[in-house]
Amino acid sequence: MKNMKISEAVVRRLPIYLRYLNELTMKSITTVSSQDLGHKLDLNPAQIRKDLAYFGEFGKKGIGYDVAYLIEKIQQILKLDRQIPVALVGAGNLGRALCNYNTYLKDQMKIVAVFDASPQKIGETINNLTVQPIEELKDAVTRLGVRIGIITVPAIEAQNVANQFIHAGIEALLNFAPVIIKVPSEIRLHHADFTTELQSLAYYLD
Amino acid sequence: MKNMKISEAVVRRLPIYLRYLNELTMKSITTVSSQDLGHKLDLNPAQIRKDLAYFGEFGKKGIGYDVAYLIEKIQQILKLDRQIPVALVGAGNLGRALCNYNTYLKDQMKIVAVFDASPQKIGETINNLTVQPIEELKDAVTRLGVRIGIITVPAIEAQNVANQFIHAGIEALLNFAPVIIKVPSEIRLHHADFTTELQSLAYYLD
DNA sequence: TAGATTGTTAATCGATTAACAATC
DNA sequence: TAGATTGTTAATCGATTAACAATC
Repeated sequence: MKNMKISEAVVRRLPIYLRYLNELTMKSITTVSSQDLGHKLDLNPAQIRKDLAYFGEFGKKGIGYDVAYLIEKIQQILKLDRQIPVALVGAGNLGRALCNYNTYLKDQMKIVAVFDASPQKIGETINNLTVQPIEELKDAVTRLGVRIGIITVPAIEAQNVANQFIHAGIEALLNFAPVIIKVPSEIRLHHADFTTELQSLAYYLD
Repeated sequence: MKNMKISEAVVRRLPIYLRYLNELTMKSITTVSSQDLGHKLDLNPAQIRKDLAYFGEFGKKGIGYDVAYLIEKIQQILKLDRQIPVALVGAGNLGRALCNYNTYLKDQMKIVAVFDASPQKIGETINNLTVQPIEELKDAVTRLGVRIGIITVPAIEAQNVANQFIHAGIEALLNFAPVIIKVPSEIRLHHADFTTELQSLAYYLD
């Protein structure tokens, strides 16, 4: 099953599995079946087995999956076995909120630098990080080996910040600004957009 | 094409169309083709035509779509032609950030009440809203006709807050806490989860 | 051994894309 | 009329689910 192209849907489920597996660890549960996982996560057990089988044979027939081993494997798949340095531009409320997620992200990912364009924000401290002027972005990205950029600036500035990230050599971007931005095809761009999320939710009201 | 079951994928694209159409309005562009839309949004034009055709015949053959008319129609489909009251629980950085999105949400949706459990937050003002004690949630939801609830509390409190929203008669929930929560099937639950988003992004790094 | 559960193939289901007649 | 573009059907593609042999 190796070397197949993995669909985005599969990749998006892996962190969900990871989250539940971590919950099981905290409850000292050491084994889990696709049945259990499916029931808890509202997914088809066959789908879960298939998702995992793309990457290897992690389970034991008749037994299920060893929780600790599966966590390790999924972390490897998602490249969360090393620490991935992340930088954030936009030290407003949202940016500040995300910086506080460092705890949830464990050691696997870490926001290592925060930037803002407005002079009065420079020097502020957020969760042990000092807000730096945006002019320092390229230097810091290179120096700290930042691979993922987070954009939490107002909509009108988002494209500009994206350009600066790209110029600095970023590999992937997570954009929170409610605006369409364009990046070269080699940059992976994800959107985390509160407004579109709310708007699609409205559709399901009676 | 009416009365078909519309897939979630379609519903999630509608707000994206809406966003670009609004951009066009600001540029005083009055007509757009599925070709234009597809190119700008990296979608197949046929898909866009099909998405829209589920809901009616909004275009003109040989011409394209009238921007203002299409905005109106998509807003109707998403139920954004009326104002939908939203309540938020969790007045931390994230909650505060989302309250400031009221501007982006226009008049179509509005955060009308904010709650928190911690006594020192009560009475604070965020973007013209006064933080209220969580005990008032049910009353306020009823009084203000709140239909959507936003959860921006720490992970351990999320399920509890969800339960209180449900007890208050909410129809849909948007959960930002990085934890799996369970709700009855008649409640529409969406996740807006920063940590899983970042983790799946990591997969695409080389 | 009997029961449980995986990994995988085959069947099904659904979503995307291509193609084109209708028509502005 | 000629060119453009829709709405829709048919074809394709891909993802989910069912089924089951293998095996712990």
